[in-house]
Amino acid sequence: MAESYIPQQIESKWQEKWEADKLYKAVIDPTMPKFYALTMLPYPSGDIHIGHWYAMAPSDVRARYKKMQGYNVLFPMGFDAFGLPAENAAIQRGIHPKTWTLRNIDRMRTQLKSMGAMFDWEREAVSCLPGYYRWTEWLFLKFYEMGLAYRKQSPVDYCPNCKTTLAREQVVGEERICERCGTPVVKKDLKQWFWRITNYADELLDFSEIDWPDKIRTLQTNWIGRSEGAEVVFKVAPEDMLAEAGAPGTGVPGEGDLVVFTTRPDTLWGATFMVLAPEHPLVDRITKPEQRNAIADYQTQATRQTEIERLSTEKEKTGVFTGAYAINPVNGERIPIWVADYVMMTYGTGAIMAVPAHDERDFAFAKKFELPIPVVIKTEDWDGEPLEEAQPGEGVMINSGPFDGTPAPHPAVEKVTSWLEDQGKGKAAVNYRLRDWLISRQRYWGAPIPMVYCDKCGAVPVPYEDLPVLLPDDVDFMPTGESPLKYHEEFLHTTCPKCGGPATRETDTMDTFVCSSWYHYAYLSPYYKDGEPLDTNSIPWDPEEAKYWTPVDTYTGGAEHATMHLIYTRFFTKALRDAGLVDYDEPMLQLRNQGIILGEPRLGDCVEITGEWDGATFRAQEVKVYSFKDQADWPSAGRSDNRVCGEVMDRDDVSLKVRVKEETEEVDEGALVVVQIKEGLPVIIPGKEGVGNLGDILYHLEVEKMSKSKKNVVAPDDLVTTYGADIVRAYLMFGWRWELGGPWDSQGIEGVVRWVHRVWNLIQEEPRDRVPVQPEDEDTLLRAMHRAVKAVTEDMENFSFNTAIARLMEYTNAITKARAALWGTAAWEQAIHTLLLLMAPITPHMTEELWAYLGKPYSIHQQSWPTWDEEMLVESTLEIPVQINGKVRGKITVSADADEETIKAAALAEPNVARHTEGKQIVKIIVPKGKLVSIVVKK
RNA sequence: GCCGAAGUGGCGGAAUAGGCAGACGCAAGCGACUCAAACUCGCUCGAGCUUAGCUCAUGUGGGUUCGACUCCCACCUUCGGCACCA
Repeated sequence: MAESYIPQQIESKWQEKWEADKLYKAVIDPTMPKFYALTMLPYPSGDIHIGHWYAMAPSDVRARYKKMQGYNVLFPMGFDAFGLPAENAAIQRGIHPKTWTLRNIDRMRTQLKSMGAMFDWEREAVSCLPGYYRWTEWLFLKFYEMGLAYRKQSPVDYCPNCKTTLAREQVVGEERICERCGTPVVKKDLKQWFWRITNYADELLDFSEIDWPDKIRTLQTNWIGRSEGAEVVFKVAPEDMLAEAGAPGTGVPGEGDLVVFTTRPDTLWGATFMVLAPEHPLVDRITKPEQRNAIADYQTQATRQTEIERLSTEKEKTGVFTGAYAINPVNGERIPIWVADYVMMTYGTGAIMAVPAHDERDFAFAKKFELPIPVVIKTEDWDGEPLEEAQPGEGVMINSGPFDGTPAPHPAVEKVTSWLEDQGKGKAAVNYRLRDWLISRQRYWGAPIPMVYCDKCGAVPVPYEDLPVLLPDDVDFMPTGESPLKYHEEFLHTTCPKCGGPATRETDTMDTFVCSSWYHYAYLSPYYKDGEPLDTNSIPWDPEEAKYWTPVDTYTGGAEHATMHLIYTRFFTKALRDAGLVDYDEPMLQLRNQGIILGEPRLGDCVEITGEWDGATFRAQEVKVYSFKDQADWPSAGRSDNRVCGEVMDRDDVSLKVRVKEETEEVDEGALVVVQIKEGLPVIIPGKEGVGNLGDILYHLEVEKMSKSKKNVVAPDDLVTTYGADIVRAYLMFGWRWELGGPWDSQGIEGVVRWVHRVWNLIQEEPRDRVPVQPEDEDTLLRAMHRAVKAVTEDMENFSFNTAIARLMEYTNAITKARAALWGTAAWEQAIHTLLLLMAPITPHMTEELWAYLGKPYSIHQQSWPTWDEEMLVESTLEIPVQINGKVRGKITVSADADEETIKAAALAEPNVARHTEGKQIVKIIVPKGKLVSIVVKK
């Protein structure tokens, strides 16, 4: 009798042995091809949750599969350990962020180890340790040296709840709320550090060297938002330039020049007014005295509008005339200059030429303020009447001087652009939506920005040899909106590295995305050269390791990082390349995203309560509970003077929300009743002895993201205790399409449980009733084996994990069928060895145990991945369907090498086919090789 | 509004250089084993009908084709992203 399968015993046993044997230590071996597999590192929030498993377990499976295929695999793990939650814990609970973080990391490392992944823990890197963040600081200095870092005063998004600035991509939705806490952000004018990611905008649009999902490529492309067009110079009408306007305008080339960016220079002749953003520097200088007040009011209102929540969903155009005019450079017309908030200071030049006939926004504005709308592009269906709406489509240029008759937009745009260049009135230009990366955060728990401010010398970088700038431990965390470091005298005051005079340190720290932009390099040699002094020529990692392992071959993680981490890390590697630190353009060659596991939906229990009404609420005297599992036995829902009955939709300490109408009925106001339950009131659960309490009652759960407050969290630790890691790994692969994810299904896992147990018993238990071997048995089994090897290999390669498991289940079924006849034969041995090898990456412990049981050499994880023989897949006879006019009417069995005529004859002879062709004219017969027979008949 | 993805049994999902729709599982039903239950094993399982077979069926409506989940056109729904980007 076989040993029963007790995963709790075998899993820890093998995990200990693998660790002791350093089975997964990744060591450079120039004789082997390398494979750098990487999965996004977790934030140490406290517990590993099912989402981490869903992301990491299949990634581990694939790393193991690559290892068996003969690659030298590096599969590291670490922690993204700086960030707000640690600091919030400090504020709320008085725990130091470092203590909180390191404690969580210890806990999560242990939890991760229960997964049985092949992580090389000797390469673990934790971004909040000085050995790590001094290199983050070093990289800042490098970027500064390269001219990629700069500091400027600018309006930034600020979360009043987190008390820190946010990068643009951390502000979400139309309501512009903080991604982390949902608080509406406000604008603050602060001096901040930026990185010139825009230098790489064009290069970031090029995905030709990487195999990344279309979705991510599209998101990044849209985020960068490249648009081609022209910059055109409009002159302010000379009489409108004010005498006192002496100072040169910021970002404006010539005195009184208004530069606009347009994607449609071919519509220049239709520009009948101009619009400046309220913050545009020229506004104050050109506004006529009589318009001063109106403009000033409008500017104030516009500023406030970004600060208060934008309530209005309809965006009625607003604006104020400055009183001044500009000259349209192509036809010399005087056109009014307006100020309106539909023009953004942050895009293009903050000024536009308005062409109402061919731009929807300009059209709406012109309609509202009764400005002329001349047509300059004649579209096919234009009847010559005034336009009802803007016509941005294709057409032919009219009323456009020398260009009349030119097809627009092409080649009109190109022709007009080069004409403008010849005339010195404009030039071709490219604009991006992407803006420089704001990295300053007014927080303590982040990598310090290694800069010093001196009254004499200004901003001075901390010398490389003085790194790291260490975070002091004794900091007061009370949030003020400024970095806590600002109030730490010892940290704040320093001497200027240049002149030796008194100076202060930068007290802002870096966005944590900086740390995670280079962690895949940190894994190569964690905390490299810790303690040794640095200089400008240092390298943050062991160059030999980098040369062998990088770039990353396969990167897996969530698609939610598309416009943040995944764009920053590409930028980083391009900057590192320009710094001479790497010799390639892209950090990760292949990227795949997994989906999200949501909470499991579930009915609530049913309660039948007697009591009495008190206004709209019902006071309970007795509560009877019926389990959500036995819906058939529920008493019928409803409400009366002394009774309320229905499903529990929600619950708190003193009340239940009960749905008093049946599922099928329309839900209205009266469908939910709030029942007040006094503390200690007995709760009667039929079939259960004694009294329960309110906390025993389960309430209705919808499909939602898992969260502690919704109490729909699936804890991997519990699952491992119940089922073992192997089964959880396999189920996470089998239950959903990996890239989509979906709601958790606690019953679905049973299928995987049965499968794994079946394999376990299949190999260990000799069949009780043997049957004689039939001649074709061996072929059938081996054919199934070769099929499985092929299918599983292809599925692994394509991240199609659910079908890989399905194929393995199919193969297991085939072996089960062959068992009674073939047990103990050579073919049997081959079949079960192959099954174990194919399953080894998925269920590493259980296959290792069975491999040892069969007396095979340790370790199964050092064996080669099986290969298949195409010839073995071919069957000698085929069953193929016969269609008549596209409908299947029968099936025939023919030998695989039968010629077309034989197949046709067999098809026509099939009784049901013959019945359907009788008395009809056969038009033609199509025979795609080995697939089917298609007969076309006519009456 | 714009961009992108997805709609297949009661459920998760298979199948796309066009070729037997529903692989593999879950749930359900029936049966075997058992004193009994659980486990396990076997069978049934898209809907309908006048059931050796036939009709309908992959979000809806058209089209191409001997043949369409797959390709084309129009539309609907859901999800994700962007949102006055000139």
